[in-house]
Amino acid sequence: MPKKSAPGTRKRGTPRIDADRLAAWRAFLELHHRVTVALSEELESEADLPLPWYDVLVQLEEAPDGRRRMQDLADGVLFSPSGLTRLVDRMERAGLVTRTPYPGDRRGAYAVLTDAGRARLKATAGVHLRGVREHFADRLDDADAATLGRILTSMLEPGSGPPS
Amino acid sequence: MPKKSAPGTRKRGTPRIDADRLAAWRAFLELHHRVTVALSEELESEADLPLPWYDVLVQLEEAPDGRRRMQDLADGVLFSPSGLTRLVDRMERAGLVTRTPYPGDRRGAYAVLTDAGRARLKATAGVHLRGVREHFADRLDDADAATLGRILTSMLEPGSGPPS
DNA sequence: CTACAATAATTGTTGCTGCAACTACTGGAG
DNA sequence: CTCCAGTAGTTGCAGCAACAATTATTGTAG
Repeated sequence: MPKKSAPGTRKRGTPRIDADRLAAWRAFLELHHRVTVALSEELESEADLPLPWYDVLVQLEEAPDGRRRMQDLADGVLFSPSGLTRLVDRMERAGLVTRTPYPGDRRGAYAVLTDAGRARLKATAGVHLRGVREHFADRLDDADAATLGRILTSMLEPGSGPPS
Repeated sequence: MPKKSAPGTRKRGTPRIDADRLAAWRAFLELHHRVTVALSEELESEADLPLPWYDVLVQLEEAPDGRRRMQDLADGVLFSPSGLTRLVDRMERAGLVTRTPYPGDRRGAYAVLTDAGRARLKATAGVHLRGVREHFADRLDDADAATLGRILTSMLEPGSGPPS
């Protein structure tokens, strides 16, 4: 087995990615696609709820008083501000959330979970959680779950990566 | 520390996901979002090429004769058939690919990489690969890269998960 | 107090995406 | 040979997303 590039000695600026990392990258993309498509389909067909709606419900459920600033919520569900405005519009029409003013800054608004929204979340959480387990969590043994969590979390840290 | 559920003895059907797996799941989503957004923005701003276009170019470049059936290509770039039709339409208008008939089955069509397409890929691959390294690959040390690849790949296998 | 840059949210516009329906073609059953 | 279910690809349609511009509000500098 000829060594292609000794670990840690790859020339700076060379746009090459070794086999391990490329395999990890491709598997990462493939897995994400498969899981999110499956979760989305299952939630929609079995609970008649679009996945982004579910994400909003969860974010609000977890927040104190079941309410969150539009902006924060956009960050939480990985949406653009405009996208969130429309999403909340639809959910408000469906009675799952309400907008209430943010005290102390009349520009701001809270999205607030309604009782109907809370009930809807309760009714659909099972479907989603089963999906997450089936397509993701249960495919990990305990050791791998811990390891995967550690690695992915470390990759999210700002300082992650080589000193450059 | 009270044990919530001894590993491997969680009751069947309980829709609960332990902390490690939940953390891994959330980090997985967050990382995917960050990386894909960053890659997409960089490729678009620095190379003026939408990420899906790049994916098509790569798939074709890697295929024998730089050609691939529409259907296969759709699978490769994780697109629906109709989405791929439109995508190839646009790329064909831009001169990066052509359609040629599939010999032996007049329903079928190849998408074929043009010289311009090959050149465009060559010109833009650096930007993309740098991004993949910066936002993903270089955040892994060698051991973690191998481990991550192993775990993610195993999760893609059909038989993955509990015997159930 | 007034002007004005910055911020929160929304709206106008445009483009992309998928589902379902459709066309064209294939290959096997009768 | 003819029929017809199945397949490859495309198109009609509708929904969803982001970007840029807009509105309303804030707080800071002069």
